[in-house]
Amino acid sequence: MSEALPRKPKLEGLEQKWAERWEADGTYRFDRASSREEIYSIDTPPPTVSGSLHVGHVFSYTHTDLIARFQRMRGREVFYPMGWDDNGLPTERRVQNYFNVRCDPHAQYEPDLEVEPGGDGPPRMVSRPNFVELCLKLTGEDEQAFEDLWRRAGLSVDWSMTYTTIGEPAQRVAQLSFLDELGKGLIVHQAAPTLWDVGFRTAVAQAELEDREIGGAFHRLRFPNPGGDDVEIETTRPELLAACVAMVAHPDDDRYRPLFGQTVRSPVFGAPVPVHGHPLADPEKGTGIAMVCTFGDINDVTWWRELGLPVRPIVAPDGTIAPAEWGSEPFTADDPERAQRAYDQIAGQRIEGARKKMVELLREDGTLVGEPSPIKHAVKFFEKGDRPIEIVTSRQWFVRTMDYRDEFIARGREIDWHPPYMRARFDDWVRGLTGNWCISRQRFFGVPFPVWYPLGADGETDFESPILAGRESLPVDPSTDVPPGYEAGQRDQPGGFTADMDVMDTWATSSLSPQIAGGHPDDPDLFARVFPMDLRPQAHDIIRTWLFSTVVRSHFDHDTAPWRNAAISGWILDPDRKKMSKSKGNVVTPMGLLEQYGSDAVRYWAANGRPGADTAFDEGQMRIGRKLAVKLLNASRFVLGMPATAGGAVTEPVDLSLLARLETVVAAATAQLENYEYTAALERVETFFWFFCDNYLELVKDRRYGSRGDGPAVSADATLRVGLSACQRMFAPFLPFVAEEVWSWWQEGSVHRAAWPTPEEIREAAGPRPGDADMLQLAAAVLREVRKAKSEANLPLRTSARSVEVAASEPHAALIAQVSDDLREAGVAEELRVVPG
RNA sequence: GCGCGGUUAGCUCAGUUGGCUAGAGCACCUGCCUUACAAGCAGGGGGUCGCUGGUUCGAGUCCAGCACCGCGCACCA
Repeated sequence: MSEALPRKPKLEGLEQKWAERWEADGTYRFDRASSREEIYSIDTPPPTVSGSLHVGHVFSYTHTDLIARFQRMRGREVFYPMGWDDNGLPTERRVQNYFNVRCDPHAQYEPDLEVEPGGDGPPRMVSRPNFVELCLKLTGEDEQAFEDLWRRAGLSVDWSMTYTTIGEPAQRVAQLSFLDELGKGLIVHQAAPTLWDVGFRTAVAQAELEDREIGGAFHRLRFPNPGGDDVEIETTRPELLAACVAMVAHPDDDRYRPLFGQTVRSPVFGAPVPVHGHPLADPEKGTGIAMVCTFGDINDVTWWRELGLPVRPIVAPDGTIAPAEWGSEPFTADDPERAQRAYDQIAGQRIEGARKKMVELLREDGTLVGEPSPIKHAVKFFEKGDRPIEIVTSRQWFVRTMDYRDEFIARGREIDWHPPYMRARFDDWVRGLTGNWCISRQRFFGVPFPVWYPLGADGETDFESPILAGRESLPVDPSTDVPPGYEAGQRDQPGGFTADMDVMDTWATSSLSPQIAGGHPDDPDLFARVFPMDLRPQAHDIIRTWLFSTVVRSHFDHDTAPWRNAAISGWILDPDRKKMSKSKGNVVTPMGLLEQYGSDAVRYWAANGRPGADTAFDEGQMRIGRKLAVKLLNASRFVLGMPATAGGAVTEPVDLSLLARLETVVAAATAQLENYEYTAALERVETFFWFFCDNYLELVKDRRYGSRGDGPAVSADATLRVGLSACQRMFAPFLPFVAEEVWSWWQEGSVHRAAWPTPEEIREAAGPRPGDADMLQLAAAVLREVRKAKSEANLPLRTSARSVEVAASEPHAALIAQVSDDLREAGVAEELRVVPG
């Protein structure tokens, strides 16, 4: 039975009431028995569980939910899981701060370790298993808070399918994919110059870099040339002078061409430095000739590789200047002792200190030309780091993306992008890749590589013959599991084995979210029904990371694009049009907004952000959304408050006119939602609904009360109910709580499982004689004029006018005449005449 | 430097293949306790559609150039 009609309906309490009911009834439960054609599958972004969700999350996740709810009402079985991205650096950093601990991978596991939050003093060192336990503990708490928020916001997720990126299934998928790609030669293990964050002491990927403007200075250095003129270069990084292995100028640069093939000396150290020509050198920059250091930036790597230069590394993984021994390769110098004395003064220092010292040494040496001139320049940072990126040679796992860029771009063209122009960002990124995708991180809370290495009799690690875990044993943790063919006691012993201690980058796991969510590889039946997925919703700032990497893995592992559609949401901006900052986002908590305005109202605001468009945070829109929700309550109560005239036929021309208009609204809103234009659809429905309330409803009110007998009353009532039903259903994706409430007053079952209205359905209610959509427009115009006259006379609208005369053209007059009784009653006129004119 | 998006009312934004007097909401002003809703309803004022030129019977819409804002990519000796 439907519920009793409340006397004074309210929004308060609807969220809790219906969230509980939906959970109890399994309203959003995914029915896996459905066929692939019936299923609509969503590759939900697993939010990073490292603190709290902010308003922007509610914004973009609502967009996805709008689509999910629409598709569900269209009859699709919606596969809509939630995932939590709990592995990775953000969690580690949060755990470090929250518990004041650091991970020592060589420490012993303490089974009953209790760590309290907070605590002053130096961080406590804990073993990797203990550290992971703390990560799991904290993310577990966060995940519960996130779920509560999502339920409150009305996401129609099937919570029984929730996954985490550190969970066992995710680890299995990630390790399996790794082994597959390794087997196909798509993943390689290489010692190579790698982007390196000295703060976190880990390799990072190109996709995780960002530019930041910082202060620096140009230093002009003179390189003595025993065989000719000295050479001057400009550099912002004089502390790398000891790592200088060459100089390069453009091959066509006449100023430097005579030097090619000569060897100059580095100042202070007196190291021989050959001069080369290379087209990457820009005659316009600095003095037109550059020093090549191993390694100052990506250009250095290119020159080093293409010119076959030696590596003279001086930056240690922790960002200090490493010790070096001059007089032995590759640290050669004319006077090794002098070089060593100079070097010892910078060794052990951090970059910044070494730079200062180096300038002093250069000044004493007389090879600093003029004074350093301060500049502001953009420098690459790891996006989560706080010191500039260094390039450090280390052994890492790489996915060979460089050789397949054209194929990725082709995959991108198989996807429908919403909005379409977002594909250009994907193309730009793929074309601009400069190196393979480094997926190994020297961190702890992540998916380990399922790899060990044999140790030679001398204890040396044999990286060339990795021992791989068997597929059936996955997931494995090589730091605790023993490789096939070995005993536990052989760990780290000569002739034994050692574990690969790295973990995968978080994107290496989340790039497999469709596979993880879809149950691959353990549940091939489910996977076949949901993959490739219908929709990937996500924000535009992670096109280069999450979107790109998912395309890569799907292409390599399944030879397909991972989804048919990618819906890219914009950002939330402050009212002053700046990107909403973390601090502000924390002041305005999502839960606070949901409580203050109601979830439907916040969703209404979110729905006004079109795909791809950055949207201002606007509480005014939430107030409007709330107003709309209240209106839906009241209008529903009014229409349903009168006894139903069961099976009544729509007979009055003006009623048919309303249905004619409704039919076009349904058709348009449906088409727009099918095309992911939810904002336009909402506006369409909303406009109709206000027209329905302010004009149609007012027009037929008296007739519905029976002013002209039963037949006309029945026609009005039937029309009101058809219109209300359609509006309630079309609002359901946007305002799920209030829509469900008003639906429950007179219908069986959830509105969210009700059929989306169709033009055919409306036409059927109208019967054999279609209405004229213009008629109601004209009637509304007349009504407006009457109201205006009364308003300008400062009269109450219910004041009775003696006579109203409407002048209209012939065809219009005929239409208006058919509404004249309703108009007379609604306009409160004793007489209404329509005259041609 | 290459590319993408934007510029319409005080604010936030619609405006489809070129076509009636350029729209909505908010804000503002005026009026109305009207039996669904005063957290409501009705009415009103408000725009040189960024600039310049072009195509056209007709341009917010199409073309060219420019300016400014935002973003992506690259460069950053």
